[in-house]
Amino acid sequence: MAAEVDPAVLASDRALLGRTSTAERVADILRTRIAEGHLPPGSKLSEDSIGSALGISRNTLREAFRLLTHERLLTHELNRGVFVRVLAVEDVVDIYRVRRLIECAAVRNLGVPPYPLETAAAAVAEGERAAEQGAWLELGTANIHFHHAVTALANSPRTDELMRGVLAELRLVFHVMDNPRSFHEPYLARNREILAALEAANPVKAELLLSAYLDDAETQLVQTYADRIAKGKPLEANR
Amino acid sequence: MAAEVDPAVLASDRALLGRTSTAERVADILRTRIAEGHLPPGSKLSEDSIGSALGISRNTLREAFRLLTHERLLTHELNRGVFVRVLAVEDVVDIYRVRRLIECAAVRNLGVPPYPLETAAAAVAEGERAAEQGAWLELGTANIHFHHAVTALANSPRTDELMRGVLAELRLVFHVMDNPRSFHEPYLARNREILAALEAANPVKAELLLSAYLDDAETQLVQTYADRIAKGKPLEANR
DNA sequence: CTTGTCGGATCGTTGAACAATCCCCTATCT
DNA sequence: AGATAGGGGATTGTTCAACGATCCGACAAG
Repeated sequence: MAAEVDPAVLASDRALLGRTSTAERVADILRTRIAEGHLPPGSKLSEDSIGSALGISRNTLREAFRLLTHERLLTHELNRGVFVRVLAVEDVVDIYRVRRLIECAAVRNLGVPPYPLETAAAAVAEGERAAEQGAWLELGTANIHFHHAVTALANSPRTDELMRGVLAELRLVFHVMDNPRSFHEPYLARNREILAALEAANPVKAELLLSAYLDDAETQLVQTYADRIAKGKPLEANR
Repeated sequence: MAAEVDPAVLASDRALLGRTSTAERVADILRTRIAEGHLPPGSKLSEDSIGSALGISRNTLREAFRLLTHERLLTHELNRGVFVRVLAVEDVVDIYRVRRLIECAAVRNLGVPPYPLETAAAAVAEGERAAEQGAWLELGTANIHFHHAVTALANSPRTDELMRGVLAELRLVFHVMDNPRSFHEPYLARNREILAALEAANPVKAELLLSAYLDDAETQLVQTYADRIAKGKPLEANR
C-alpha cells in the first residue's frame, strides 16, 4: 500500500518556486509604479533617492534598472542617469503598426472554432464595469487586457511578451494625456463588437473590425499626442 | 566666405556617438561569442572566471548579464549562476509559430510595389557564395539575414527587434546540431524563390512559398532537435 | 542504494572609495 | 543682451572588499 503524498508538502514547494532576487523584485516594483503613472514619463530615477527610498544598495538598484531597460520603460543615458521613457510620435506609430500586424494576424490565423474567448470576454466585462463607474483609467486598463487577450489567441509566449511590452509602452503615452475618457470610452463598444464576431466564429469580420479600430485609435492618439509633445508637457517632470 | 568645417572634428564627434558603458560592451562581447557558438548552450558563465578573463569587476559583469537575460540568450538561476540557454522543443515550435505569424504578415501587408529588396537579395547572394565554398555555418547565417530582411519589410523597429531575438535563439538551436549542411543547404534555393516572387511583385505567391518553407524547416528541425535533446547532448557542457 | 553532514565554492548584496562626467551657477567678454 | 569659460558640487560608472546565504560535491553511515 503506497503512502499518499501530503498536499501540504507540495504547497510549501510552490512557495519556493517563486523565489526571486532583490533586483528582480525591485524591477517589479518600479514596473508597477511606472504602469500606474506614479513615475511619469521624463522622470529621473536617481540611484541615490530611489535606493534610499527602497532601502537597497546602489549596485542592486543598477541591476534592477538594467532589467527594465529592455522593456523600453526606462532609458539609460550614460553618465546622466536613468529616466522613465518619453515616447516619440514615431514610437506611437510603430506601436500601432505592430499591433495591427500581430493582433490581426492572430485573429486571421484562428483555426477551427470554438475559440478560447474567456479572457477576452472577461476583459470586456471589466471595461463595462469600469465605464459604469466612470473609472476611465481602469477602462483603459481593461481595453489593454482585451487586446492582450486577442494576441494571446495566437498561443505564442513570444508574441505575448512582445505585446505586453508594446501595451506597457502605450500606457506611458496615455499617462501623458488629459481626458482619459475620450481615449477609452469610444473603444469599449468596439471591443464588444470584435468579441461578438469572434464568438460568432467569424474571424474575417473580427479582423475587419479590429483593423478599423486600430486605424481610428491610432489617428486619434497620434494627433493628440503630437500636439501634446509639441507643447513640451512630458519634459517638465524632474528634468 | 564661410570657413570649411574640418572633417577631423566630425570624426572626433563620431567617436563620442559610440560611447557605451563597460557593462554594455561586455554584453556585446558575450552576445557575439554566444552567437558564434563559442559558448555553447548549457555553458555556465561563472562571475569569477568571466570577470577575470575580461578584467572587469563582478558588479559590472552582473549588470551585463542582466542586459542579456531579456534576450533569452542567458538564463539566470538564483544562487546557481548564469547559463547559456538550452532551448526546449516547445521553444523551437514557438519560434516557428512567431516566424510564420510575423514573416507571413510582413509579406502579406506589402503595399504597392516596388518593394525595397536590396538587403534580402544581398543575403541570398551571401548564402550562394557560402554554399559554393562549402561554408555551411555561414550559409546558416546568410539564411538568417534573409529572413530578417523579410521581416524588415514591415518597417517596424519593434518587430525587427523581436525577430532579431527569435533568430538569435534559433542560432542556439543550430549550435547543438551536427551536420549544418542538411539544415541550411536545402533552404537556399527556396529563399531564392521567395525573393523572385517578391521581385515579381507577387506577395501572395511569396507568402505561400514562405509558409511552406517555415513548415518544412520546422518539421525537420523539431524532429532532429527532439532526438538530440533526448540524447542529452546539450546538457553535457560545463554543468 | 539512500540519506545526512561538512567544507568549499559561488552567488547576492552591501557599502566604501575613487575617477569621470555632467550640470548649474557665476563671472567675464563681446 | 547673449555667448563663453571656469569652478564646484552632485551624480554616475566602476572597482574592491566583505559577509551571509545557498548550492554542490565529496564522504561517511545505514
